[in-house]
Amino acid sequence: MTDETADPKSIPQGVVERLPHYLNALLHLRREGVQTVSSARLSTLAEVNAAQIRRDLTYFGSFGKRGVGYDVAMLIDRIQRILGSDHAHRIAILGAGNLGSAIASYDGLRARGFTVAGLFDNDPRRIGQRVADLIVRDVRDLPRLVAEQGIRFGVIAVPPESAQEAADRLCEAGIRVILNYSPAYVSVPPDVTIHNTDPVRELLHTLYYLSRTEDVAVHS
Amino acid sequence: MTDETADPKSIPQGVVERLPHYLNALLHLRREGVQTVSSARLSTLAEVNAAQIRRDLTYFGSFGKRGVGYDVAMLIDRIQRILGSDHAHRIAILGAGNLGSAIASYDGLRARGFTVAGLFDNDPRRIGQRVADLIVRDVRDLPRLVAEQGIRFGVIAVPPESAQEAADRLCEAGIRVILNYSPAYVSVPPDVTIHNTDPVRELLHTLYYLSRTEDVAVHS
DNA sequence: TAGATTGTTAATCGATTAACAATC
DNA sequence: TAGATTGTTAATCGATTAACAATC
Repeated sequence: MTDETADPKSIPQGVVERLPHYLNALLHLRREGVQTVSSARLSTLAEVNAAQIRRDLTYFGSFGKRGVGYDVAMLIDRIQRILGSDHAHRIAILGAGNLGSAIASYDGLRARGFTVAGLFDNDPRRIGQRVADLIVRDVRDLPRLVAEQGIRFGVIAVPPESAQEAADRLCEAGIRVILNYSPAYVSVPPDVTIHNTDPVRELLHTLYYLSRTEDVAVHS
Repeated sequence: MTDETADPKSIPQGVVERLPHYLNALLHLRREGVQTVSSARLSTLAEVNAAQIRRDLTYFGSFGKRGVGYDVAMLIDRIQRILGSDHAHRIAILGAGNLGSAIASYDGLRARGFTVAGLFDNDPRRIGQRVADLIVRDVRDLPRLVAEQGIRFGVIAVPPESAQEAADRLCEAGIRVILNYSPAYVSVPPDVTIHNTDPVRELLHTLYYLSRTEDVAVHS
């Protein structure tokens, strides 16, 4: 029963980053009706070395049967528990533009244990509008909702020039973890965790490989 | 002049992943009017060890002045050249829903050397609609546009159930690199590079840290 | 029992960092 | 010259992988 109590400091970041990939692959397998999977099969789906998958899992316990493999449903359950996505986490999204709306209406959220507790904006033209099955709320209601529902998770999906203001609002409201989708630098108090994502940073990284591929194409 | 001709195989992936962060920080500094920056200063902005920044840059050449630091404008230029973002790369986006629209109307794209050559959809209700300064096109026009403009870069921003079809269309049209924003597994011919991103995978990763933080909060 | 596949060790590989001589 | 900061080496650290005994 000490499975999930491993010292977080001792878990390599790479492991934590790969777990969602395993989960993705396992959910896919379950939809296909697969009940048991070997690390080799999982390896091709998740594009991770089979030995590494087994190694990664041992950080949290031993979930497989030698000679048989892993029970898909059981492993899904374990990984979800490790990631904390087994019980619904309520999130607040700031910004009801295209990006915020895309995140709010994304089916995969619910499938992975997230609930959008509120989608907020400060533009009167957007407040009251319907996005997926949500009504856009006034950002001034944020503190109340966070307090009432004990929301700890916030997403910044506003234009870069408003990102710091959005972060301030989230922190004041009592949010514990912020995922920032804007490219702006924002600062938060030390007790708040912030992760920055930028959809285009990803493109730039990919671009590097593109330009190398092109070189090869030109020379061949 | 052999600066950017390093064997791509010899560049650690981590280096390529950090370059866009440096670029982000440098663009920020340039906006602030800063002309020279030390690796120490860059270190705090990009949240990367100063020694590592210097190390990373030496893979491509030596761009700094001892005792002085790096010229901001020059380093921006160098990194852009390394990443291949110094000349406009045209991209085609499949899917004009919220996610596709968010990407298409994202200012940061232009700032980093990307041009959205076309935003495509197969829904007649969306075709012809305006998104940012673009008109949504019929996906059947994709092959023609790709051929005419020599587009090599495609983005999948469609619902997961249509992702494979979108990938097939992009490959047939002659796209070389695909960035897949849907959570679906798609397969492509070996000569096409595909990168998978999923905005929620990022959330899951963050969630792991959240649940640890909560533990601490509970115990303290 | 024979075949399969895990859990785990030990070896390899690569990335990070501290330290400092070079040099602006 | 003195101070600062790079470029680069060498040491450390950590992650990946192959291999195989354990065992289903």
